[in-house]
Amino acid sequence: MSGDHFHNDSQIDSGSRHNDSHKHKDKYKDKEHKHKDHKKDKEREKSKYSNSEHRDSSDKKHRDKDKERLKLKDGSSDKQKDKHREKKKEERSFDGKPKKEKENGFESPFIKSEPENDGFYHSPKHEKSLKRERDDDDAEFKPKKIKTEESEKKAKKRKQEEEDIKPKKKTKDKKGEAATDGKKKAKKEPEEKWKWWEEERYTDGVKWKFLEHKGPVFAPPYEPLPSNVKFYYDGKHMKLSPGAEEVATFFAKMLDHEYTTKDVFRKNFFKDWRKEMTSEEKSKLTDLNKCDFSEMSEYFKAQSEARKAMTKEEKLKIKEENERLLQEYGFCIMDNHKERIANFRIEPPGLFRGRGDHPKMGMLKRRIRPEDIIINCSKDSKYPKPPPGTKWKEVRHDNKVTWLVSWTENIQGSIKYIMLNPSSRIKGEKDWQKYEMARRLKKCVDRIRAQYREDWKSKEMRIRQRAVALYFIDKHLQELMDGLTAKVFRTYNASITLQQQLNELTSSEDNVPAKILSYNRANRAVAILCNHQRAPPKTFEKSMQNLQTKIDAKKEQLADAKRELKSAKADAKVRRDEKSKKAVESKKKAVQRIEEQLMKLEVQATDREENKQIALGTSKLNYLDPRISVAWCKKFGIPIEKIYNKTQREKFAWAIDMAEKDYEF
DNA sequence: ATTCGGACTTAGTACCTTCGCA
DNA sequence: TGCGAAGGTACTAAGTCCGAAT
Repeated sequence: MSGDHFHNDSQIDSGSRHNDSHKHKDKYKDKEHKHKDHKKDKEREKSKYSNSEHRDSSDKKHRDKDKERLKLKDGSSDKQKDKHREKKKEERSFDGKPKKEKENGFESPFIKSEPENDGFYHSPKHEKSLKRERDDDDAEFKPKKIKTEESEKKAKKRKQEEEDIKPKKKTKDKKGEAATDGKKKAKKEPEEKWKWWEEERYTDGVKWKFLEHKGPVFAPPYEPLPSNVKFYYDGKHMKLSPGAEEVATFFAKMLDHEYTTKDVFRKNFFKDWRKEMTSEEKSKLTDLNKCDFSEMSEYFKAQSEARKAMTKEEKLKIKEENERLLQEYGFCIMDNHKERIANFRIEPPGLFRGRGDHPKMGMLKRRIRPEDIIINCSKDSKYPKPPPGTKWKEVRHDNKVTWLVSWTENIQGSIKYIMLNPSSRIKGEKDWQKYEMARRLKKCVDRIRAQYREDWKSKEMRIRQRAVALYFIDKHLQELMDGLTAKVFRTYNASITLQQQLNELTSSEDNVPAKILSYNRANRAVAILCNHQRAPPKTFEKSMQNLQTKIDAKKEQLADAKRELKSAKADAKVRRDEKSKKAVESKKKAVQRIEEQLMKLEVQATDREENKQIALGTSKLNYLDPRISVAWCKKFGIPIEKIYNKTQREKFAWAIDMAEKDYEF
C-alpha cells in the first residue's frame, strides 16, 4: 500500500489532528474565557448540590439516547446466539491454536488493492460481505435480553455460590447483602474470569445498580526539608515557611528540565508561589532569578539515588506496601463483581506541565483535600470514609455515570475522575460498542463516499472538497448513519486498514518471527494513517548500532561455520568414515542454527528501524478492533501473547474469547 | 444557533520492571 | 551478576461527543 494512500485517508479521516500549535493557542484562549466567565456560575450551581446526601439525577435524556444506540442492532436471532455459545465452548482455553478447526476454513479474500482516487481500498468482496454481515454479525452488540439455557444454568450456579445475587435487570439489590457477598467472593480466588460479554446489558442509560468502593488515596502529606538543606535568596540563607517551601520544592525538582527556563513557566510559577508565601516572605522574595534552589535540587537527587541503592528487602517492603494499597483501594464492587480501578490515587500537587507552549505552564496545581472530593456510590453501599477530621464535599448516588470519585482541578477548572480499569465490564462494553459502530460504517461507507464524491465534481475542487468534507464532518454525519461521528471514521479506517494489511502481508509459509514482523508492519501502517508519531527514542541510534554490531558478528560467525562445514565435507569425502560424516551433519546444523539467529536479528533490525518515529501503542489500544488481531493469531497459529501483553489481554478479554479465526471486521 | 461543560476516550511520556547478554 | 535496552505501567493532559444552558 502506498504512502499516498494513507495521506489521502487521513485527510478524509476526520480532520482531527492533534499537534497543530495554532489550534492549541486558540483553544487556550477559549478556555481562558470559558472559565473567567462561567466559573462563578458553575460554582454557584454546584453549591446547590453540596452536602446533599442524595442526588438522584433526572436523566431521561441519557436513557433515551442509549436506547437509541442499542436498538440499532436489533434483529439478532437465537441461532446467532447459539453459534456464539458454541464458539465459546470450543475456544475456552485459547492458546493460539484453535482446538477445533472449521472445515470450511478461511477463504482468503483479499486481493492486492489498487487504491481508488479517494484513497480508500474497496475490496471486490465488499458487496458480498456486506450482505452476509447484515445477516449474521449485525446482532453482535445488542442487549441480550433473552437468557439462553446455558446462561440460565450458569446464573443459577452463581446464585448458589453467592447466595443472593440478583440479575441486573430484575430488582434493586437489597441493602448490604450484595456488598458482603461481593467481598466474600472477591477474597476467594476468582477461579473463573467473569465473562461480562455473555451477559445482558443495561439499555436504559443505567451504568450500574450497585457500587461500593473505599474512596481515593490522597497524596502523602508534605514532609518539610531537613534543616541542613537550605534555600538562598540573593545569596543569603532564608528559612521558608512550610507552605512556601513545599511549592519551592516542586520547582527545585524540575530544575533540570528545560521548561524551568521558559519565561511563561517562570512567570506563572512565581506568581502562584507568592500566593503561598507569608507576607514577610512576599515582601522579601521579589525576583525569581535571585532564588537559589540548588541545595534542594541536590537533596532530591541524592534521595533518588538513595532509593535506587536500597537493598532488596527495602525495595520489597515498598512493593508490598503498594500491593496492600492496591488491594485495599484499587478495587470496587460493581454489580456483584470486583472490578479494578484505573487511577485510585488523587493527583499530587505540583507544577502544571501543559504540552507544547501552554500558557498555564508552571502554575501551581494545588493539593486536593477531602473537602474537594465528590464520592459516587450506591445508596445502599458502605460509603467510603473521609480521613479523620475531614468531610467529603458531597456523596452522591448517580448510577447514570461510571465514575467513583471526582474533583475539580484548579488549572483549567475541569473535572477529574476516578474510573475503572479498561478490563472492567463498563469500559469493555463501551469499547466493543465502538467497534461495532465502526463496522456499521463499513456497510454504508461506499454509499456515503459515493455521495460526497459526487459533490466534489465541480470547479475549484480543492476548496469544494474541503468545504464539503468539513460540512460533512461537522453537520451531516448523523443523517447518513446515526451514531456516525468523526471518531467512528477513524476507528473504521484504522481497523479496516489493519485487516487489509494483515491479509496482504502475512504469508502462511513464514515462520513466527516473520509473521510477527508482518503484524507489526500492518500495525505500523495504521499508526501512520492515524498519525501516531513519536520522537525517536534518545538511545535509538546507539541501540541500532549495537544491533548492527551483533548482526555483523553473527554474519562472521556464519561465514566461519560455513567454512568449517566445507572443510568437514572435504574431509568426509577423503576419509569416508562414520565419524567424519557425523561431523558434517553437526556442522550443517550449526550453520542452520546460525542462519536462523541471523535472520531473527535482521528482522528485529528492520522492525526497529521502521518503528523509529512511530508509536504503535495508541492505535493498538484504541483504534484496532482486537478481534482482527485475535482472528489473525488463530488463523496463523501465533500465540496471542506475542501480540498482546498481559494488560492488553485483560482489556481485550472479550475479543480473545469471542473472535474466531474467520472473524471479519 | 451557539456556547458551555460533564463525562468519557485518547495520547504522550516519565518512570519502573524485566529481559537478554557479556 | 551487573548493565543497558526493551517492555510495561502509571499518570495526567488533551481531545471528542453531546445534552443543557444561554
